[in-house]
Amino acid sequence: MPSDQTRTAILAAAERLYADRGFGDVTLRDIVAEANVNLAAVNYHFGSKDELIAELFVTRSLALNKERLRELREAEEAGNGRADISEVLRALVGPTLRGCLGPENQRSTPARFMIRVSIESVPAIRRIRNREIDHLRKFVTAMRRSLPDRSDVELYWGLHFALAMAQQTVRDSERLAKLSDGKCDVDDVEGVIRRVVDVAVMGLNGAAHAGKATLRTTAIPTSLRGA
Amino acid sequence: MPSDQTRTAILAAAERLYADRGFGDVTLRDIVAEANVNLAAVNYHFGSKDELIAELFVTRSLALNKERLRELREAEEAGNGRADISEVLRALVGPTLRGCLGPENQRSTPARFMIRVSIESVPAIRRIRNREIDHLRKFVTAMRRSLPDRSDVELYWGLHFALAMAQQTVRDSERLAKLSDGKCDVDDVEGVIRRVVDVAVMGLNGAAHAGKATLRTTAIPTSLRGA
DNA sequence: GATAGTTTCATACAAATGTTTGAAATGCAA
DNA sequence: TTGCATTTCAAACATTTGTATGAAACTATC
Repeated sequence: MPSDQTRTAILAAAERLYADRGFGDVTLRDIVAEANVNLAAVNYHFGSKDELIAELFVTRSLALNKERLRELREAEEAGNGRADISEVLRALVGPTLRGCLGPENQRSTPARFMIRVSIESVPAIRRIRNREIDHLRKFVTAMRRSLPDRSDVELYWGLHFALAMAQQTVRDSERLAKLSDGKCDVDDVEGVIRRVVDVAVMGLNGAAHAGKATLRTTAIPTSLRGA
Repeated sequence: MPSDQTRTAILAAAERLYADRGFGDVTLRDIVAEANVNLAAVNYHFGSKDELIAELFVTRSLALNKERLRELREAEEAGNGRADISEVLRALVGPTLRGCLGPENQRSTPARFMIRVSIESVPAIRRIRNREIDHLRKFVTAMRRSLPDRSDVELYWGLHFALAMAQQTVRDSERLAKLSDGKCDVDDVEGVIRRVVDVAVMGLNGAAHAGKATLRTTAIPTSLRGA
């Protein structure tokens, strides 16, 4: 029975370094130095650098998705199979935000790693990301149960926008804090979750009676036209 | 007077290659081959690879910001100095979305380059991004004119969410299309702009009477806790 | 305690990368 | 044309990178 010491040490060291310095400038030699193992150990245990990164990401993704589904089921059971739409969206964006926001100095390594993933996106990870769609479908189904009279298109857009707000907040919390001179408290995680969910729900509700929107057509901006 | 042929050729080739293949695997040798110039030309004209990337990004950013401000001023002048909030937000997200969405095969090189920027984010670009804050402040000011009774915090969040939805739609339009099986028409650019603006405005309006939100506290998910 | 399988290690490899160099070519003014 | 500055070019440089190798160390089974 292999003790897996080395394997585990590599994973931990890699996650820490990637979280701290990004994928761009962390080499295998950095990782093995941090893990106190031999250079060849990475290729021996993982096959290649990309497979190491992939394993890190898959592990964290599965855990995140699992937690999302746990909260979703919890909400649906509490509502006898039909959760409030805000509960569904909360299960979707809550785990991400709870994990990745909050005071910077008390963020866990996995959290910082996932923030890095959402900022940098390396090919090895992008390939895996596409599998996320099946997971999201489960939330569309749940949303349909919550809002049975809403069209699928509106549900898709609602989910997309909710995820968008959550993701961008994770990515750019620092910029928002600076822009607002600290007035937007991104460390108040539950407050942020509430905001994201509320706006998304308003979007879903407002979409029920569409058509009143101001329609105005403009040309493609010169800034992005030519070439 | 330098003809700038070489300089220009390098810029064009680099933008095209980065747009097509991302920052990760485009080397200086790829660029000079595409531009039909000598390898040393890049360092001679730009100093380094990073400065080349920076110049590309700065150029496109300035153009984008300029277009945003043009549309903002146009809207404010039409409203005698006080534009509708939806017009302000439309000036903010419109140029980005109009440039980067639409049928894939007719996207311009600068558009595809900016999409790439929003997906990959290399250090050379991240450094510059921070200067964007001053630009965004102008939109906060305009939003304040539109909604004088709204608190600054709400305005910041509104701007942040509007940008978030626009950015993520640019980044993940493909995923949304796949998830919705084509039912969400991301090629209908004006339709997307309307959706983004509408949801953001609803968020701003709904925030006027806050406090009714469902508050529920949950622990940090196990998936992101330890380490 | 010999043997077979696993893991570790130092080291080498091969390729790719951004950058530099110094000479050749070019353009331009006097 | 001469002279000077700018630009181009081929070649080399100096690292850095992920990966491969083969022997040594270790582990567990018989």
